Order: sequence, then structure tokens, then C-alpha cells
Amino acid sequence: MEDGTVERARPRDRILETAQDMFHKHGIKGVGIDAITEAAGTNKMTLYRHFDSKDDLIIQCLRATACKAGAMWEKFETEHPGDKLAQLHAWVRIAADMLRADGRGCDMANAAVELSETDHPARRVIKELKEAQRDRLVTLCRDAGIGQAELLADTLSLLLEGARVSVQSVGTEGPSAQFVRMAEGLIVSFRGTAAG
Amino acid sequence: MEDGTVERARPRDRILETAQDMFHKHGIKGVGIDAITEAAGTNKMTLYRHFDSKDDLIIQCLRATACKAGAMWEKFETEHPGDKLAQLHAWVRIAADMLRADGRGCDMANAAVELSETDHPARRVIKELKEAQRDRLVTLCRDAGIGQAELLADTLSLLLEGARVSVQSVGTEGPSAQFVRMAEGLIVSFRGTAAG
DNA sequence: TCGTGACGTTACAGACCGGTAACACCATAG
DNA sequence: CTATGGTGTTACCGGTCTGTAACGTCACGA
Repeated sequence: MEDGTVERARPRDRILETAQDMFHKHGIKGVGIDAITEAAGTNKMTLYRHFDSKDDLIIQCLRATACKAGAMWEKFETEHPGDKLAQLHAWVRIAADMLRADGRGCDMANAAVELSETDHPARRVIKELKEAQRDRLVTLCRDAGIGQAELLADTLSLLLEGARVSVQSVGTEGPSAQFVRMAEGLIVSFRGTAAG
Repeated sequence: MEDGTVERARPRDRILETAQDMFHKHGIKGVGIDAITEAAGTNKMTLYRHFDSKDDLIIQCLRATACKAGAMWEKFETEHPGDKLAQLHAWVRIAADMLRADGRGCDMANAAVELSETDHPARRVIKELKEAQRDRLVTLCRDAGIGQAELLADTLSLLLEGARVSVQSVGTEGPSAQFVRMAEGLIVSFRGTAAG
């Protein structure tokens, strides 16, 4: 038991991984259950034995993606232990790298756009995960000695969110190309007015 | 001829108006042709006599929406003739009002998220319209005497784009609530460093 | 050896989708 | 009166979608 080879994980894990990737690339409404199961090397029945519905799969995918993103935050701490300001700059750098490399936006934001029904079960999950994401950035800003930590965190959040959407509209050469300059300028500006 | 009553415009106009509204509220992939024609008080055949395909309808809707947005810019000029800085502040105020009232983001950005196929015919239209939008804001910033006009315009663009997405994820009480404070702060900051 | 549970296969239901064909209607212009 | 063009109606095509039923297979553990 428990061989857990990388190339042949359990069906549930393969489905989750494949669905995350395909939802990210093609959008939630742009990919069907059949396409996911085929790409995951399994079948529809097995998917529905592990997930109640497509909506359930969507939610599990969002949680899994958020979990991966959470791992990145731990890397900030290990690479710059104790230096919160360096971690904030690392956040900016990682964000800029994603902008350049990815071409698609944040999975949660994209899902919120696609799932316009106000009572869709995924919406509360999106809100929950996005708020947790915000709290972490606020805490980082505060620990980095920024006076108006909430305002800087929210501004950086909106800038990144906007940049990730802008990339999808006008590409990487558009306004998002200036993201690092904007973010670094804001950090400098907020550090200047720090209320220690 | 040309009675053009408001309550009973020509079918093509009714379809275009209804489609814009429904695409905006429910998303492009969330609305079918049948639903549009029924809401517009007409039928599918009439729609396909005026539009080549759903993709064509999407594109015409995007252009119509952009045209309406263009009318807003003329209002800036009539309400603050010659005073470009006042027009810039008016832009911020209008943007904030939309954030509070609308709940759904920019139609072009939403469409870019939904239509992930890189060769979708609407994508070049989205890019074209978004670039025109950016050019107008850059020009306004420059005419308002801002030194780094492009950088301010791009920053404001990303902030608004991000705010409109954030509203869909976490609602109007999230980071977008600080939009005015952020935008006004940026304008002040950029005016301070103006290179006349 | 036998049972059990996870997984695969096929087929299907029921709904919706975008798009088209054929035909009926009706106001207006000539 | 008649011709014409815009419109409405019905029915349909082929495809795709989520989700389910029934059955077969296979590994593993008791």
C-alpha cells in the first residue's frame, strides 16, 4: 500500500490537479466534466464518486489552489526569516513574476466573474479565501512597520488584482508592465509616512 | 416612418440593449440566445438576421458599451470645461460611484476572463477598446499637468480594474471601499512630483 | 477462498446550446 | 391592388452539458 508514485497518484488527486489546471487555463464554464476526466486519465463515474457535483469540484479546486498559494507565504518566512520588509518586497517580486509568466488571472477572481449567480455555493468560499489572503497581507505590512498597513495592503491588493485582469485584456505590455514600479513606489511612500 | 418610440424601438436596438444588460449581469456564457430574444420581446430568427452569430453580437455589445462610456467623457468636458484636473477628479468620483452601485465589473474585462480562447474574435476588440480607454486617461492626466502622466494613468487604471474585480469577490466593503482615498492620494502624490 | 471496495466501461437521460429552414403575417410604398 | 421587406412562428438539426444506472474488473485483506 501507499506506493503513491508521482506519475500515478490516486484518481481523486489526479482529478483535482487536472481540474485546477484546466479551470485555470480555460475557465470554469469553458471546460466540461468529460474533458477533465479524460485529461486526468479516468472516467466520469469515478469523478462523481469523489465529488458531489461540478460545483463541489470547483470549490475543492479553489481550496487546493489557495492552499498552494499559502505554501508560498511560508517560503517568504524561510527565505527572509524575521525580515518582514524583505518579505513584502518578495511578495511584489513573486506577483510580478506571475504577471509576466501566467497570462491568466487569479483563479478566485476569475471564478467570481464567471459564477455571477449571487447564490452560487462557490461564492462564499471565494469570499472566505480572499479575505484570508487580505488578512495575511495586512499582517505582513503591519509587521513590516508600515503605519497605514490596511491601506497599503488594500492598495497593493487592488493593484495586483487589476494587473492580473489587465493582462487578460491587453497583454503583458499594458499597464501591468509597470506593476513593480507602482508597488515599490507605494511601499516607499507609505514607509515615509510611517507612524511608528 | 421613424416613429422610434422609446418603448418599442426597432428589434435590432432592443436586442442590443437587452443583450448588453444580460451579458453584464449574468456573464456571456451564462446567457443563451433564447433568453436574450425572449427578454427583448422578439425571436431567434430576427436576431440572426441582424447579427451573424453570438460572437458577433458579443462584439457589437462591447462596442456599444464602450460608446456609452465615451459619452461620459464628453460630460466631463461639458461640466468642467477646460479644467482637466477637475475632470480627473470627476473620473475618480464616477468610478467610485460605479463601484458602489454596480456590483459587476467592467464588461470588457469580464469578457476577457470568460473568453479564454486566445483566438476568440472578441479579444482583439477588447484590446482595442481597452487601449483607447487607456489613451484617453493618459491624455487627461497629461493635460492636467501631471508629470508622469502614463504612470499615473496606468496606476489608476489598475486600481479601478482591481476594485471592480474585488467587488465581485468580496463585495463593496472590501478593499475597493478605499478606492477614492487611494486614487486621490496618488493624484496628490503625482502632482507633488510634477515635472512641469 | 471469498468478500469487499475502489475503479473502469458503456449507455443513457434530460436539458440546453447555437444556428437554420420553411412558412405565415402585415405594414407600407409604388 | 400588389409587391416587398421586415418580422414572427414552429420545428428542427447536431452537438454538448451535468449527472446517473447497471454492470464488469481487479487488487487486497481476512
